[in-house]
Amino acid sequence: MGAMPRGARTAPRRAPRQKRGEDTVAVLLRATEIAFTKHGFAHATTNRIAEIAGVSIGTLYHYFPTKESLVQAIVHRMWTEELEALLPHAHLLTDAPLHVATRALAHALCGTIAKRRELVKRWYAEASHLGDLQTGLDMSDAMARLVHDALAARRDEVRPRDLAFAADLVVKTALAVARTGSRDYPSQLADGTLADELADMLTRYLLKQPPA
Amino acid sequence: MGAMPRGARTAPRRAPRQKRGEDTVAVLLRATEIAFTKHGFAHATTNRIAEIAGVSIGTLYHYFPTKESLVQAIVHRMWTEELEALLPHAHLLTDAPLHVATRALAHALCGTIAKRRELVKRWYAEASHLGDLQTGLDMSDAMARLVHDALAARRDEVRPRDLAFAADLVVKTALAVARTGSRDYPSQLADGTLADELADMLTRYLLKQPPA
Amino acid sequence: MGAMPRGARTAPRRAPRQKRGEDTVAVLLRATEIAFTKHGFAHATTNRIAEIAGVSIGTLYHYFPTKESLVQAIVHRMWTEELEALLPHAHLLTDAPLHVATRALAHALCGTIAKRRELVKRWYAEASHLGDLQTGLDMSDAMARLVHDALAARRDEVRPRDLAFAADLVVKTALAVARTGSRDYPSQLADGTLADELADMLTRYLLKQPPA
Amino acid sequence: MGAMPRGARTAPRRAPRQKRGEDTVAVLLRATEIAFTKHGFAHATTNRIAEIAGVSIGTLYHYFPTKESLVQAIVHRMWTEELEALLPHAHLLTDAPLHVATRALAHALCGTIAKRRELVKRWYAEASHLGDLQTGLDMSDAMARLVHDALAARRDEVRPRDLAFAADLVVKTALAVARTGSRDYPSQLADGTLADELADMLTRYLLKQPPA
DNA sequence: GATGAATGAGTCTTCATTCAT
DNA sequence: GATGAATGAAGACTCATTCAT
Repeated sequence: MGAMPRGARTAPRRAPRQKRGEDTVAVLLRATEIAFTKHGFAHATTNRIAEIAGVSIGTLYHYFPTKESLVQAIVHRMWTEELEALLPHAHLLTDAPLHVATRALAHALCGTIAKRRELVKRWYAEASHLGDLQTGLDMSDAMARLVHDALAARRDEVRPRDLAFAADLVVKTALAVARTGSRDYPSQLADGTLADELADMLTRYLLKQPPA
Repeated sequence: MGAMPRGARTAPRRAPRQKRGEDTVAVLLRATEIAFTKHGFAHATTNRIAEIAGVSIGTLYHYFPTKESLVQAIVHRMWTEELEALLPHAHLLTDAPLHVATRALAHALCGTIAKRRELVKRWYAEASHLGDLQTGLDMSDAMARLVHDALAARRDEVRPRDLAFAADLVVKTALAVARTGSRDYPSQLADGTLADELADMLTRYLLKQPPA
Repeated sequence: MGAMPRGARTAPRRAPRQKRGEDTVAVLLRATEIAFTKHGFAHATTNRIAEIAGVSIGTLYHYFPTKESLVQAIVHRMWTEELEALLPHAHLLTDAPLHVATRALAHALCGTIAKRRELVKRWYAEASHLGDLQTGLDMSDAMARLVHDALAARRDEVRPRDLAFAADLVVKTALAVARTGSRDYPSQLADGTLADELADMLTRYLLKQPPA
Repeated sequence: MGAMPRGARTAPRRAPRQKRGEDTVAVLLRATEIAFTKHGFAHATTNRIAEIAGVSIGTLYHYFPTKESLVQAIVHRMWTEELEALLPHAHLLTDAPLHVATRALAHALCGTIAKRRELVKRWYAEASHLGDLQTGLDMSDAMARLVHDALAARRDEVRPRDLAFAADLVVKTALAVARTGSRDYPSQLADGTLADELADMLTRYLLKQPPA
């Protein structure tokens, strides 16, 4: 990423209050995604992004103090979208059989990723170290905690001994497989096949007795 | 990766014939790994690599025509080592129960990755798009073919319908989980716990009746 | 010229719209001429040019995408100046006796070249293959066409059979002699002696009966 | 020419006495011509030349201390060949009418240049400043002196007043036109047309009364 | 005499970032 | 708030030349 951040500053320079400003931020984020998708993370220059956004490079830096902060923003948004796609189905972890919940969650996850397939593919292959690692872990942890609670509540039917580790591994595996799928299984990601297989895999890993 | 390859040239510039030359190549590859591990893929410069190797930048370019070719070489070596770690156990896919074979292979895979944990972590997070993609797919395919043969030979005990897809998914998942583990589960990667869990997951995904 | 153009890009990167930009372009071209005159084409580096121009290397590349494009620009300007020096006298080819026209044109040509003698000398000796060859040929052709028309209109007094070839040869010879003169006859180039001799030579080559 | 000579050394490092050594020198010169013809002066590297010659780079530097000395050698040879082609006809300057002598010399000159057309073209366009300038001037002067003597002996039929300048100009023009022809008139250079026109031009420039 | 691996100063070029207008 | 010309540190790569074997 060339001469990127020396000194870390990654918090957006300002929370834009004007409508105009908010538009600009949105436009810049969209432009960043386009540039990254099209040119790859290494070749998406801030000038290119500003050009795509239709604003000057000065304006870009008015809202985002560094290139890193721009990356953070879109990665954060990607993660947030993943989490937001999962949360509506989280209640199934307690309200439905585990295999039903797992299937629903796998489909939700694969669905969001499919929507931004090219971006995810780029990010996962070229820049999965970018984006605030802590935020990523926090979100992963949040999901893992939900899963852990579900497993604890069903201790009898659950096979693995270490529930915390199993919960974490299941979440991380789901993310890894779905993201890998953005490169290796584009069609199965889109048509739900991958989600089905992923759900099978995780369910059978978790349960003593697989569902019929 | 800055001003990297415009054209293509990634084949090593020459097959060194002298002993001295071979040493230099080895030293350069080692230095590349060190630089990548220490500074990350984006900040490992050719000058830095040459310096670590204790040779001049000219010598580096005598053996590797581009920075890309250097990357290719170490990634290729990484992949080769993974494959070579697995192959000695491949016969188990036909000679032993599937869960035994899976466990052995999972341990072998995690073992190699653990040996170069920091490098794998860097590569997977920052540069998994580098290295000859085709070579990577070829190696993955080679493993998937072995798995597929094993599944076909045991069709009765195997659960998934699409054996080819299942074989491919199992291999890709194993790679993804083990590599992800280089960042998220360093200790479990080293002590075999991750391999055990991974083996459980894959075995239960593949078999109708999980082993006792 | 070291690691010069791999690809092609030689069109100026942008048509500067601001006054400031235009100034910078002019300053850069001037600096390029100075550097080439002073250090020779092979040793005039882009950094040296930027330094002479008093701008940063980044600014240089903001206006000229490659070193080649900078060379193209000054060579093109040199050629354009030559053509523009000749055109005001072109009408003599029809309005005056041929020896008068030839003399006027020879003086005009030698005059422009004398004005940039050092640069022309360097260019002709070290880099006459640089600059868009086609443009050079086009300009030469344009002049040759004018000469050819004049010869055709005076067919009776003209000696050579192949008018087209004669016209082309006369133009090319004039250019070659005048440019060679920038090295071998600096004083005669400046004082008009060379132009006189050149005119004599061409006139007597062209006419059946030399003027009195 | 990149990092060429800092401190001038251009005399061949040794006058090879062995037959083997002489062969090597000849082979190196031939290889240099090939490399320059094929890749141009700027991209003909010493390593490339050594490779073409089939000797090691060390051997090349054993016979020629710098790249410059190699260039000097082939340019010197080129010039020598030109002079040697002209000398056998020099006696015509006194023994035959001037237009006959001029014609014979023009053909001889164009003939030699045609034989190494590609090399001359490259040299004239890219490197006519290379080769020992003094040697070049000496040779040109030698010819000019012969011409001057002839003109002095025929003072009555000769038109220009300044015989010394005329003689020099005639020689320089002949060289310039013939060399320019290597690029612009390849076919006319080969078939003698250019030599004929050149002879006409010079003869008519020199004589009061052109021949019938 | 010959070899060729090694050297390293020197080039072109990129791109995140600043700041005067 | 916006603009975009300007900055310059940094990086990939070349090639004439040396010297230990």
